[in-house]
Amino acid sequence: MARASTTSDAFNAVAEPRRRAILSYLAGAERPVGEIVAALGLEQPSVSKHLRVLHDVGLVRMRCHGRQKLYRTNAEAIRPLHEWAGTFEHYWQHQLNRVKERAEAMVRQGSPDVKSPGPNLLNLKEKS
Amino acid sequence: MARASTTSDAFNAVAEPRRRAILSYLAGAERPVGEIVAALGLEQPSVSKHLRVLHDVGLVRMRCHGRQKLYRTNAEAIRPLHEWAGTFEHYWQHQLNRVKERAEAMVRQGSPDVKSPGPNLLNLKEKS
DNA sequence: TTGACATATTCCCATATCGGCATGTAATGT
DNA sequence: ACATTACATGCCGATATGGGAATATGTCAA
Repeated sequence: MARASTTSDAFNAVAEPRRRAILSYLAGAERPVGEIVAALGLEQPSVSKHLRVLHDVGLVRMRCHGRQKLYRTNAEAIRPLHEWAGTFEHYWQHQLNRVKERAEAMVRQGSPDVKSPGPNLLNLKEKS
Repeated sequence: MARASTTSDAFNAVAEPRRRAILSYLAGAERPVGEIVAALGLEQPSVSKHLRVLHDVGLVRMRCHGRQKLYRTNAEAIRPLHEWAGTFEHYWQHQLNRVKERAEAMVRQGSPDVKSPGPNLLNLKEKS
């Protein structure tokens, strides 16, 4: 079997850089297809196809207005992605702390060539 | 041209459900390949291939220990994903507020069949 | 050395993907 | 009715993908 279809879920849809670009461009305001084409410098059929994928997984909403179709990203559909990634936030904070503590321990044991740079070593932020 | 190679960035690597499963399983603790195979019920070559992809994009770290290799997810590499998705947090809050306000307005104008359910309508959370 | 064990790699296949080009379709203008 | 505008779709080719089976590599143990 081949890879799961790109229209199956948001994770697959978002794997495409151009689709991410479209989503970013379409956050905040409705735009007709033509503007997307102009703004991102893509071929019109290509944009239509990407919009189709995004629409199929609910990442964009569409509204007809005369002969143009106005698209807009449905930010709600990006939340699952954000939350899945957020699952690991806990761990990357741990990792940062481990690196930080190890570095501080080395300083405390007195590597002669390291002048104690103070508590918050290596510009590692506390939480973020 | 075809799809961007899966080994090119974290977005593509994470588009695979099994790879996400592996990442979740490998967060928090090192595990040898065999355990992943047993825990997730996948074929060993399949796991090895997925691990290769994940390793190539830096989503997992590897350490040799005797004849086994211990893998662990590198949570740091998931942050870009989290941050990209977080870019839209702003917008989905707006959308929620709009829906909420519209619903509350309808209630205030007194649709006869809606008994005012109180301030926080429709179980829409305030921020999260 | 020989053999068992833990992983990695290779080959093949069916399928999905994206881009480009041509064409289809629907709404508008004259 | 006809041309034009704004999109969508269909077809094609080159390539990437994931699964399965077989095989290669590397490490330890007797």
